[in-house]
Amino acid sequence: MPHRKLIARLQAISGISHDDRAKLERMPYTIKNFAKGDIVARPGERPLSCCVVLSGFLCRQRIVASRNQVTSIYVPGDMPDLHTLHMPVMDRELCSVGDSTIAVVTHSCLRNVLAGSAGLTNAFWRETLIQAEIHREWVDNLGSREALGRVAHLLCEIAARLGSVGLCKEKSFVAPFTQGIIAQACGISVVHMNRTVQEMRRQGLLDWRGHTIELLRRTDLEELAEFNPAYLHVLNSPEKLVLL
Amino acid sequence: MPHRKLIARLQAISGISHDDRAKLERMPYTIKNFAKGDIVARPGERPLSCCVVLSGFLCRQRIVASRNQVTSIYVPGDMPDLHTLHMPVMDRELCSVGDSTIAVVTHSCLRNVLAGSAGLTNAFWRETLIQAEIHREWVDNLGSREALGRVAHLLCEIAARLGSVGLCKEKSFVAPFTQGIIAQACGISVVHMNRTVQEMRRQGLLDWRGHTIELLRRTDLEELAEFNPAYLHVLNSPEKLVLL
DNA sequence: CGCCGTGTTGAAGTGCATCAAGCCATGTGG
DNA sequence: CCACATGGCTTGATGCACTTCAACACGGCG
Repeated sequence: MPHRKLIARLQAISGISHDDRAKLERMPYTIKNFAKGDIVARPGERPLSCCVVLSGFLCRQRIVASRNQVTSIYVPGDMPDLHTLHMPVMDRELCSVGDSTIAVVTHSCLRNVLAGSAGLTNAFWRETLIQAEIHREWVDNLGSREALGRVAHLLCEIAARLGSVGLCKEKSFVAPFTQGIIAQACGISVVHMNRTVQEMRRQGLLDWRGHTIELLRRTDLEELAEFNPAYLHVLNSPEKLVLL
Repeated sequence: MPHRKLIARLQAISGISHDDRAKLERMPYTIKNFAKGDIVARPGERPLSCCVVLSGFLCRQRIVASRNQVTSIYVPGDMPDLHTLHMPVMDRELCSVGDSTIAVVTHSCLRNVLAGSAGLTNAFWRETLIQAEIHREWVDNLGSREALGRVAHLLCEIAARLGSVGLCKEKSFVAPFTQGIIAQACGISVVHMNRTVQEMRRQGLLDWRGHTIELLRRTDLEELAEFNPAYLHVLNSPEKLVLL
């Protein structure tokens, strides 16, 4: 199993043992590269492996009511299809947002390792629980906020998640997002997305040019978005000590 | 661990062994009753137990942008706070929709049993993955559909989930939902919810009087909602055989 | 009885979608 | 090197889905 970021995260989340860490590091994997728009997995497929995002971004998406809805965005260190270990069929399309690199680990190999370590099983289980927690935030976001707060919240979340793997210092990060993709994740049209971005610029909350996104006046932005990073700070939490 | 429905479901989902089944049945639990609106767990709490819904309905909710957003609805057989095993802090409020009964099992007891059975660990893990899958459907629903399709989809989902525990035959089920609660889950106002229900009645798709909800012309309804129960049919799927 | 929760209805306002067009940078082929 | 296509951003005009406010009807209940 590759990527120091994933291992570091599992460590932070669940405090895995030295032994387990070694097992992860010994896992065989293969690297795959994707270009913008490439499809990593299709709905209906039954993958025989899971992947870890090494660099770049993936998104999970599907056509709903003639609109492309993005249900998740995955950043380096994430395992977008970890659930296929237990639910064999891909529910939605997995797509590379810009260029990306992933590491692929076979199910059988993963199962072997997990069968031999309750600690790792729990660590991976927790990973999927954090994803569920993120989904609940998205439900709140789409159900209750209007465009400005919605976009602000999503950007805050992405910045926070990138921060925890060292890809966002302070307030700016690099990502190949288009306004269209963020619009599809926020459930609004591209046109209105554009107007919302302009409003955020006008208020001095955002600088987004090309592939660099900068969150300005971050506390104001987070207040506007009602963003509370607690749901992500299961990372680095002191709770890990009392867990098992 | 109580409730035949939960055990039957775990069995169907993951094909647990006779041994594991016995372990579940031997778990000690206590029963709690709640009335409409009672709060089962508060945000910020660190419960020392998990619960199983025995009868009635719970919902997970939170105030977002001055609106109460319902993020999940739990039916008999569900474990609304299973995630507290790994993520100690409740993120949102858990609330009884009508009258309800739950069984409470302590974390320590659950952990003991899970530590002794990889099969059960995987079965419970799968439960949380199904919840995540339901959350993704909600994201699609809130992000892409307008009111009519949204309400239709939610009602189809609830009927299907109730069906899998024998609480919905054919097309009608009993539930203490108000239009207001479904509105809060669908991210629309009560007024518009009411008009949407009337439109569904007008089209002969729905009969909802008091606590009895009847889905009429179900195939038309499911088509309108683009409802595909596959995401719930991990239940009773043949895939369980090739799983582990 | 009077109250309260739920459902229902109308009127007015708004956040957002949709359509349509134009802009700019980048890339590609003749 | 220009002609042209392409993808992303931007802008204006129009329409609609939905919200909000306000009022009323109905039944259950203390």
